[in-house]
Amino acid sequence: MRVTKAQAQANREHIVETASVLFRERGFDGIGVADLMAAAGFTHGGFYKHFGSKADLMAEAAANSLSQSLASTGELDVPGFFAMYLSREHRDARGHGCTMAALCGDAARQSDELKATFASGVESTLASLEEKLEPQEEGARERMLGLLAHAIGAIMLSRACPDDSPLAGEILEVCRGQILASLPASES
Amino acid sequence: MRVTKAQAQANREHIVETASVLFRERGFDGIGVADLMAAAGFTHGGFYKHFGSKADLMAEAAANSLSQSLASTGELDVPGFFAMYLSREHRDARGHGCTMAALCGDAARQSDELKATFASGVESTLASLEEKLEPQEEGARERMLGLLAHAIGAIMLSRACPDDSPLAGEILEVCRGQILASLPASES
DNA sequence: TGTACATCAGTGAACGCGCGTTCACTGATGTAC
DNA sequence: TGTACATCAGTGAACGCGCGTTCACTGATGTAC
Repeated sequence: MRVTKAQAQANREHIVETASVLFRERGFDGIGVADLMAAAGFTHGGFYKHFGSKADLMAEAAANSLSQSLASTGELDVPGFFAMYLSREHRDARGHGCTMAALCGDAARQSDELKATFASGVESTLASLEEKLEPQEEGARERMLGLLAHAIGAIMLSRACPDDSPLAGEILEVCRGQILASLPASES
Repeated sequence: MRVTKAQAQANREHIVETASVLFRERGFDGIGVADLMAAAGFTHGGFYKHFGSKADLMAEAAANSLSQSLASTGELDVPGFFAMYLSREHRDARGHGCTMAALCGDAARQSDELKATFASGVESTLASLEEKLEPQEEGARERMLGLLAHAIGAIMLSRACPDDSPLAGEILEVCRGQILASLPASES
């Protein structure tokens, strides 16, 4: 059952896309090659026609979702970005949310290659946040790095608390308030 | 080869202790029952004489290490605590460091029971930090919650970057500086 | 205190299962003439 | 443009392996008398 080159490429991209969602939802060890291929609509045997190993796909899926979420926040200003980031919707949408928040615990135990992909994602995010700051300020990078760490810590802590527990909500709201208070009001 | 009741209790505690280190180092899925028992100096068969399941041990080991790290920071004041927390030594000592930072990514995917254990650990840490603040201030809990999220995010991001990469160091130093700057100077 | 028996912490083989990976095969696509 | 053959994306069975868990067994500890 050979398939057009274009179709094969599209299938490959669809697998990467599916993987990037499932890895974020369940972690790198939480979803296997067979289940992943099935979720993408294929049988597992074809996996190695596209990827050298599961680890290769992990790196590619992480790179994909790191750059993709960046693109999808292009129109937001800095306060808008953090308000969205620290929303319940984002916290509850692990599979479609920030890769750093979803996978940085897992990434810490992976190869330096995967970690390097991760670090590029952090750099890109920082660069994008700096660009959003209209009058370029002194120490913008440091400031954005601090807010990013704060926001990621808040989301991860909130997700580690029981669903709908008071503490999970409190963490999100308190940190959102603190971060937004440290920024000029959004003119949206 | 039966063993004294006291010895059996000591062995059980030793297993929990060993597990709490290995889970923090490798994640809940990163170490198996057999390897864990071997690391504690036993064969795997005896595991179920002490614990109902691996998940039970996960909860017990997490509870153990959450309360233990708290006890070991009893003498530090708030700036001292965060200076230690955001040190390279703490970042590199995953197995003997903060359980929240080591396992909150994993905890987010576990049962609500495990998450509840985690949330108690967060509450205890907050309470302990509030106590350290000498003149009880208004909004102390919110302030400490924010700093804790910031610090945890910083450690986790730093660990997800390649070892000894500039970014890994920068995250730690920038966030340490920000957190300490927001606190009265330590009189140590 | 001494004896006889029950208990049970720890051992190591075995279980079923799901994992990542390999492989022979299929048949439509791509290519050479 | 049409024909003949090579390529290779996708299939599904099979591989070895490590996992969590079970179990019959051992022999020192604990207990009853």
